[in-house]
Amino acid sequence: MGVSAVKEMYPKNGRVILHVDMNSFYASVEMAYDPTLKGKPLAIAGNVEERRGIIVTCSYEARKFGVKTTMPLWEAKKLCPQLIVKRPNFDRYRAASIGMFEILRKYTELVEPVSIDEGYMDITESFEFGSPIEIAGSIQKRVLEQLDLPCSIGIAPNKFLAKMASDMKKPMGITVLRKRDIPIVLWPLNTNEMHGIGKKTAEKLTTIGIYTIGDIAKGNEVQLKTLLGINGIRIRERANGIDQRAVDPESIEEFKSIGNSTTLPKDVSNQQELFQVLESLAETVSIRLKRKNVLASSLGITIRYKDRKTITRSKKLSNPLNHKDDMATIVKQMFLKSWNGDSVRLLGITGNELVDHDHAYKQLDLFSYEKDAKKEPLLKTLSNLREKYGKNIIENAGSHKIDSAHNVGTGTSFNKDFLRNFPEKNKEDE
DNA sequence: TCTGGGGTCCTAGGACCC
DNA sequence: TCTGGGGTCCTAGGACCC
Repeated sequence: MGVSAVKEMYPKNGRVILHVDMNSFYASVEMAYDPTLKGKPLAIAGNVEERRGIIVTCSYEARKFGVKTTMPLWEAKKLCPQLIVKRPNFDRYRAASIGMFEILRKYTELVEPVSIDEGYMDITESFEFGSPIEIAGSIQKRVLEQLDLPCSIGIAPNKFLAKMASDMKKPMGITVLRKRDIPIVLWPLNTNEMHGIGKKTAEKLTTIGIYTIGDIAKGNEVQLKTLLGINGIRIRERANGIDQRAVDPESIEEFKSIGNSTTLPKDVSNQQELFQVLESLAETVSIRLKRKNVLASSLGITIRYKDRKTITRSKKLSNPLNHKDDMATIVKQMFLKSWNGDSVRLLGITGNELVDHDHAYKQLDLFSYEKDAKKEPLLKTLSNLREKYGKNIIENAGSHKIDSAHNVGTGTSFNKDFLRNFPEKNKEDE
């Protein structure tokens, strides 16, 4: 199809968005790596040797037995005794993911990775590669031929519809979802099949007589807002096919928090043992913060007790930090303040409100110190500055929030960063 | 033998300020 | 003596997603 013909098919102001979603990604990568696994029920599970193991991903053959993601390993084995179980190998998945996104960027720079195995593309201007369906077909073929991996692709005028579309045919599907298809294709679906609606929200919606996406689309705005807040308005718009969010290639670089948590092999109530865990978590978080050249202005801890009751505590810091010892000292204090003495199942630490290390101090030097030093020569020493600004001197310096890839990404490569959603248990990676 | 680890976004109440 | 209204910051918890 010629460029002009393709252009005519799509209105001037309309966008063409693709959502590319890899099918049972980890399992498929293992099969590509070891083809003898193909056609067999395969599951990737964490903590295989321990009681906490859950299914992270499984092959379609395993799904036929009822094996599902997040299912405890023992339950999956009961359903499918011949299940082949492998531990995750994140280096392989990263490599495959990098290869996948490289292929997507052959068609446009407007590629937004959402996680290790899915991303959005804005191909509105990518006429030279053919029609949207031709582009999707070409992507799917290349990913299969070059990486031996299956994917499903949704084609739609916005992100939400593209995401819903990619979910409709698996594996290896290509689905077009136009605005005019919405009443027939989208509206009959149950609310919990909508991206952004989980179990709780679906339950809430039933209390006002809403069961399908169509019910949401036609629902009363005031009622939805009262029930779900701003999200009520949003899901109603989406259900009507409205979603203005742009495809943003840089969003993956904008870190808001960096954390590490661990479910302990057994429940622990010994304070020294728990302190050791906190120290090790602090070390991991410290390494990751430093790798991104950022400081945390706020620290959070998570404690999950034996009965799974979970509490979180967070503390704003007067001095942003990323050193493991400072972090460990603070989180231990926070832990002692909140811990009720019961057996602990999980501990976690998170660094929040990240600020760029260089920028934080540059701002202090240029805007606070030098300016004041010129105007008022007496304000030359830090103690004088402190007198003037109080303890806020560092807070002010560090208050610049990270807002673009430009000041976050220095020294880090894309292929490491976009995998942030996934556990990095293997220390050699650090 | 129950249920991981990485995140994002939103809400709500209290403190505090003007 | 009884009393505002707006705004921001901080904290805790919850819902959701991959």
